[in-house]
Amino acid sequence: MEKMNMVKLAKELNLSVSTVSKALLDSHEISAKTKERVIELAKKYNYKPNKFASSLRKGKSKFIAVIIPEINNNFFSIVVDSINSFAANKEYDLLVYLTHEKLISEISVMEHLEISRVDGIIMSLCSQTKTYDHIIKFQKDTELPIVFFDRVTTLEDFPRIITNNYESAFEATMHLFKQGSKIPFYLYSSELNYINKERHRGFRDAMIRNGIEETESHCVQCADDWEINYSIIYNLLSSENPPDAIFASIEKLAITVYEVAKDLNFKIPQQLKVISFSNLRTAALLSPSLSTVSQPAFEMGEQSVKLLFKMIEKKFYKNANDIITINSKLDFRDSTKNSK
Amino acid sequence: MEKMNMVKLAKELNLSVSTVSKALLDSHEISAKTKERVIELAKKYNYKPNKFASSLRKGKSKFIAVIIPEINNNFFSIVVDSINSFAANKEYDLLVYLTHEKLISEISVMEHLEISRVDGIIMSLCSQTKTYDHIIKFQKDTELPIVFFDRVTTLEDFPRIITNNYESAFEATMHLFKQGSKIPFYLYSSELNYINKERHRGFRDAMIRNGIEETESHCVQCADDWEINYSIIYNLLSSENPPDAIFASIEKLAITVYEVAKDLNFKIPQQLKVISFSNLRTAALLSPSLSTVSQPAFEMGEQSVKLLFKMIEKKFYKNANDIITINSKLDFRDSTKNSK
DNA sequence: CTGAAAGCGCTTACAG
DNA sequence: CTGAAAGCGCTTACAG
Repeated sequence: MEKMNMVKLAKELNLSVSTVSKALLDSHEISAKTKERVIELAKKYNYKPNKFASSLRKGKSKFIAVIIPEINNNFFSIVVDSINSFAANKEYDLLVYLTHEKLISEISVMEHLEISRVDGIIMSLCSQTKTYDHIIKFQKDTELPIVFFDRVTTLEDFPRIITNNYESAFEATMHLFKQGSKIPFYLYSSELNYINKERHRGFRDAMIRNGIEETESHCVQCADDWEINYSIIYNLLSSENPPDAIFASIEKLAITVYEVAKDLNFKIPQQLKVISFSNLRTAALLSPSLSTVSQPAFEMGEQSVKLLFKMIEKKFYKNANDIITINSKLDFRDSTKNSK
Repeated sequence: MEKMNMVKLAKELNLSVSTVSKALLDSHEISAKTKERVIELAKKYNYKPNKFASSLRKGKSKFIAVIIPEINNNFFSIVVDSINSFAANKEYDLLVYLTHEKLISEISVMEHLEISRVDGIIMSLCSQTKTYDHIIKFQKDTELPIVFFDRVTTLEDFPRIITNNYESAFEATMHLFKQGSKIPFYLYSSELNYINKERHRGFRDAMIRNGIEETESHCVQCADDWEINYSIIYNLLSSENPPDAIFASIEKLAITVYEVAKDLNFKIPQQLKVISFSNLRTAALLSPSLSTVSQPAFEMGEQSVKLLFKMIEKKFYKNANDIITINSKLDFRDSTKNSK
């Protein structure tokens, strides 16, 4: 079928292009009769307006971008699901960019987005991101609204949706002590993130509360690579003084702990208690069922996208410095059962 | 900062807009010296071309759309990850649309895409889709390249990337018999899908091979809703003649089987063997570890996007009727252990 | 190697 | 209520 456009429609209707355009936009300037004629003919030819033309003209795209470290991860995929639902309601389309935890990808995505002309961005930083030059530059160049969630910046002027990392890390660690642990360890994947610092601080304060002042030797930095993590954890568990409990800052590490424990015939929870930040749907079905700190993924996505729309719609909201905290949920299961 | 565009650049350089445009596109028509001057000034002002203007002019968007039933699902999120990697390499952006297994959403997404002007589509049908009118209409209206994967149409003229559903369903069922099952049941979520039919057929043929001719009473249709599925499976397992083995066509159903079994104190695999199509990363860590038929998600994404690019780049490929089959992998674990 | 001009398909301020 | 005209910011066929 030959391509339709407004000029052809207008010609066939003996109307001006302006009138056709306004009719299709349901403008109050246009008479009901005319609207009807226009819409009917548009339907007949299955005419659809060209999005690029209107975006170019209006300077708005109705696209929003989501930049996340990975998608094959329960937390992030729930967030994307949630953002998608609310965006679809507002007739926004969702562009998804994955950084795979690489700063270099994050930078190149942001450079690319200066071209793509989205209306706004929802973002969670990759684990390598410790400085924010690329964010600041982007913001200066484009002045686009950006909302951060979970892995946020510490910069002012960027709204962020977070969870109560400090408190839940503190509670999780306290729980390990309560269940009989003497020497809990904290596993984390990257050093200087804002949220890692918060979780770290929660762990440390719970340690101190339980009389362990020297905490740093109980904190083990892991990597983004499964094999490296496996050997780090393997070495840790086969060392002379292995931990009797582990608090994992991310789900992946907890899973690797399970794998190593299985291979080493380490009994969870008898020899090793495990609790982890995790949104794993099958946490309760693992062997043993895994105690978790689960982040409110759906709500975080919802708040992010709602805030973004506020910023897109109201210019004055642009430099909002909102911080919205939604609490995580602790579920204690068999992996931290007191085995005395 | 004031917005830059080619007109301003051209003025400042005492060049024509055409020359600036060609220089930025690295056209061989333009001298090295001129290119250098243009690029330098563009950098100075941090000029980025307007994507909508060039898309409008060129009639190509460098966007591709992915339409899938859900994202919080290991199979689909791996596919998206894979598509994303290959698309990013080619500098295509990825629009993600979720249908949540609703035909009505699938239709509205496709209508919307007639406006969005993407260059191509990669798609997996929702479970409710049994007729293809909306696909045919879309194809007729837009003539856009579409590649289907996993949940494919049976229409000709649409290329599809699938896995060997019949064979792996047959093998999985044969395995249940081999492990001692007398009355295996097949659980599936929706009736008339192409892939469900194939899996169904594999199950049936394995039943017949084992002397069970009347197979339909061993096939239980489930729903898209967790609670409904829970009660269907609950009733099935508490009936007078419960199955001694279950072959689940999708991961969700297997997980629900685990949950019901736990609640009913049904021992897996002693009383009930379970095998399922699944890409669950933690299958080996479940209690008991779950036997799986895992689909080659990453490879399927890779083949889909590569084929799509072929179709986008070469017009004559448009009506390709390629069918690419990639084999699934069977992993037998404790959930189907012979317990004699 | 450079430039003038047309045009992609819309929307909107302005005029009537 | 309808229309003429300008313009969003590019690219490309054509001319020189």
